[in-house]
Amino acid sequence: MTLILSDRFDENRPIYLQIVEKVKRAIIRGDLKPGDRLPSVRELAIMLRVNPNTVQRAYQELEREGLTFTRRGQGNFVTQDPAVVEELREKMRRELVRRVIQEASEINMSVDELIKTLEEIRNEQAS
Amino acid sequence: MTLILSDRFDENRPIYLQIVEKVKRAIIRGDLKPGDRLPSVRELAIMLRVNPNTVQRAYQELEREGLTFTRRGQGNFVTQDPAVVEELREKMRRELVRRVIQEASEINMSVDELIKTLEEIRNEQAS
DNA sequence: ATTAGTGTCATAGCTGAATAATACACTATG
DNA sequence: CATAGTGTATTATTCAGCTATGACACTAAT
Repeated sequence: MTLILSDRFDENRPIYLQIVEKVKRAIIRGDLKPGDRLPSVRELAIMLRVNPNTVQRAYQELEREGLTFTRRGQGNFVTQDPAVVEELREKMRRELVRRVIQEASEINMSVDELIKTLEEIRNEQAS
Repeated sequence: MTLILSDRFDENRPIYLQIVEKVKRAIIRGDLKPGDRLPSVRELAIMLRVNPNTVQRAYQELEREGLTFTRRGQGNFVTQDPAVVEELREKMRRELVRRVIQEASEINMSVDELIKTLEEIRNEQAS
C-alpha cells in the first residue's frame, strides 16, 4: 500500500488533518503519482482504524486544495497536473526549513549550530 | 515581560500545551532563570487572552514535569536546579533535530539536502 | 485586622472532533 | 438487470478543550 500506516496519530491534532498531511507526503514521495487512485474512503478508514467520515473529511480538504479530484462512483484521484505536485513539494520543503529555523531560534539555537548537529548525524550515518 | 506573547495560538493544538511549550522555551533561553517567578495565573491569562483555568492547567503540567514549583499564596517559580534546565535544553534540541530529520525523510529530503538549504540561508543572512 | 494578590477548586455551558449507524445516488461489471 | 463498490449525506452520541463565574484558603504588606 502506498500510504504509510505504521505510526499512530498525534492525539493533540485533528486526525483528519493528519490524514491530509499523510496523503500529501505520499504524493510528494511519488508513492501516489498524478492520476493514481487513492484508497477508497472505507478502505483507508479500516487501514487507519478511524471512522469513514473522518477520511471523507480529509479527502474533501485535499480536493478543496486542488490536489485531488473525485469521480462519483469511482473514487478519489491525484491531480493530473505535475506542476501542482511540484509546487506542493517546494512549498512543503520551504515550510519545513522555515519552521525548523524558527523553532531553533526560540531555544537559542543558531542556524550554524543546527548545521553542525546535522553534519555530525550525517557523518555517523556514513560510518 | 519574559514571555513572548506576539503570535497567536495554533487552533489545532490545545492551548494549555502551547503555553507549556512557551514557558519551556523561555526557560531555555534564560528569559526565565532558576528561581524566577512566573507571571501569576491571572496575569498571564490576561496577557494571552485566555481563561485563567487554561493557564492553571499549563502550570500544573509544568510542575508535574518538575520544571516549576508552587508556593501557595506566592506564585509559581522556575526550578532552582540548573541541571534540570540544562537537561530540558538538551532534550528539546535533540527532539527538534530528530523531528526535522524524520519529517524531511517523509518528503524525500535527505540530511544532505537539508544541510545545503540551511547553508544557503546562513550565507544569505551573512550578506 | 484588613486588604490585595496568590493558587486552587467546582459548576455549568459551548464547541469542534470523532464515532456509530444508516441511507441514497452513481458507476462499472457480469 | 442485479450486484458490488464508489462518494455523499444525515442524525445522534460521546468526549476533550475552553470559557465563564464564583468561591475559598494562603501569604505578604499595610
